[in-house]
Amino acid sequence: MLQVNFIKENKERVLNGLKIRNYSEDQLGVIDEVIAVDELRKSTQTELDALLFERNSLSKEVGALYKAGKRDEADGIKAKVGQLKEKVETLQQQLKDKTEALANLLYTIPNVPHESVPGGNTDEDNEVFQAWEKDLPTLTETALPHWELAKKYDLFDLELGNKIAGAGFPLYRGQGAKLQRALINFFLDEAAAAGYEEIIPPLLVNETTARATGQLPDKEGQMYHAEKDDLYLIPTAEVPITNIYRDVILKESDFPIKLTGHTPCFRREAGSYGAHVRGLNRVHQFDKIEIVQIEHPDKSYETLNVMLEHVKSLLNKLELPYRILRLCGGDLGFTAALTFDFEVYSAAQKRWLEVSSVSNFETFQTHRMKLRYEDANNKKHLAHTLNGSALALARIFAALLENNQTEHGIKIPKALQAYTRFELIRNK
RNA sequence: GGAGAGUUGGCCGAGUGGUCGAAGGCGCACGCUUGGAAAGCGUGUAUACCUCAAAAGGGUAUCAAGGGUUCGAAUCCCUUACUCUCCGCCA
Repeated sequence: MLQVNFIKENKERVLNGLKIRNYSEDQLGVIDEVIAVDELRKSTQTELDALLFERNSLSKEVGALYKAGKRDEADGIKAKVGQLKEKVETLQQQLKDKTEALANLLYTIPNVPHESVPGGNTDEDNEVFQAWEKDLPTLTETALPHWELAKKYDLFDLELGNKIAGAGFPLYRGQGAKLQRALINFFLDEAAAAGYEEIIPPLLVNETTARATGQLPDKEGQMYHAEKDDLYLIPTAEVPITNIYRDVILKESDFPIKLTGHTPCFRREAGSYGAHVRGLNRVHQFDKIEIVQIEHPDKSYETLNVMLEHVKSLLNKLELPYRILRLCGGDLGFTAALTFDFEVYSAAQKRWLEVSSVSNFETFQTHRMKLRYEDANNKKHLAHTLNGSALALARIFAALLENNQTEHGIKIPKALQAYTRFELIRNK
C-alpha cells in the first residue's frame, strides 16, 4: 500500500496514476479522503499524547508522595487522574478508529504506475514492447491443439483430474509427468546459475502473509481458503518467498537479495469460462518457478531489465517464439508499478499464451511488510521488491507440445533433453 | 489431541506494582591506545507515530498478541498464538 506521506507530497502524481488506471473523477476523491482522515488521526494522537503525558506525570507524583508518607496529597492526585480516564478511553478509541479507517482506505488504492505505463482499458491495449521478429511457426492442416495431443500421447488427463479434484486440476502422467519435472528442474537450475537461492516454502500461508504482498484484500476471491485453519493456498510462490523478509531491516550491502522457488500455484479463477480456458490454458493448479528480488530503490529498474533478460534466455533455450508486452494501466495488477508480460505463441491454437509476468512493485509491498534497509547515515528506507515467473509451466507445456509436434512425435528442445532423457514423445 | 514449563532489545540474560525503554554481558560502531593488530579503556548502539519549517529537543506507544485490574503494569488476572518437554497419533 502507498504511504500517506507519499500521497501528500506527490498528490498530482498519484492522481495521474489513478487516471492511467481509469479511475473516474468520483473515484479520485479517495485521495482527498485519505488526506482528511490522516489529519484527523494526527490531531487525535496529539490530543491523546498530551493527556497521557499528564496522566503519567501525575501517577509518578503519586508514587513519590506515598514514599514520602503524604497519603492525603497522593489520594487527591489519584482522584484527579481518575477523572482523566474516561477522556483517555474515548480518545484511544477514536485514534484506533481513525487509524483503521485510514488503513482501510489505503488498502483500496493501487500502486502508482511507472511513468512508462501506457493508458488503456484491457489487455488489447497493452504495448508490444518486444515483438517476435522471425516467422511464426506454421503447422500442417492436421496439427492438433495440446489437449488433443495429450490424449494421443497420454500426457495429461483432465477427466481424471476432474474425477479426483474437479475441473481445472490436471493430472499429468507418463512422459507428460516427466516433461513437467524436466521443466521444473531446468528452470531451477537456470535460476541457480543466475545467482538465485532456491527456497521451498510453505504452500499455505496465513492472513498476515497474504496481506503483506497484497493478495489480500485485493484478490480475496481468487485464493483458495482453508477456513478451518484460516490459511490460504498460495496463488504464487511470490507470497511466501517475499514474506521471508517481512519486518526485516537490511543493510545496503545485503542487496540484491535473489530468491527462487518452485511451487504449485492455486487459483480459483472465478468467472473464467469459454474456449480460451480449454486444456491447460487456464487451470486451478499449475506449477511455476518464481524469481524474486529485493533491491535498493536506485537499482530496481535496472534489476527489472536483468530479470527480463533471464526470462528471455529461458524462452530462447526452449526455442519458443515469444513477445513481450508492457501492460497498460487497465491491465496492470493492483500492486505493480510496471509489469512486462511474456507470451509464447501457441501454433495450433494460433494465439499468444501468457507464460510470465515480471513486475516491479517498488515500495508497495515493502510498506505493508515493513521491509526496510538502513543507509550509511542509519536512516531507514523502504526497499523495492520485484518478481517474475521463470516460468509458469502449464502453458509452456502446452506451447511445447503444439509447436514441436511432428508426424513421428513431439520433439523435445535440446536444452531440455538432459532433463527429460528422451528426445521425442512417441505414440505408445 | 492431552499434561506441564516457557516467550524480555541484534543475541544471552536480570528484573513480581512506581524512579524500567528496561541491569549486566556478548555483538556492533566510533574514539583513545598501538608500528599494525589483539587485549584494554571510553563513548554510543531499538522501532513506529505525534509535535517542530528542519535539525536539536519534547511527547506517546511497544518486554509474544489482544483484553482487564490499578492513580500507575515487563511485573497481577483473563484470552489467544507460538516454543520446549512428556504422552497420544503419524509420513
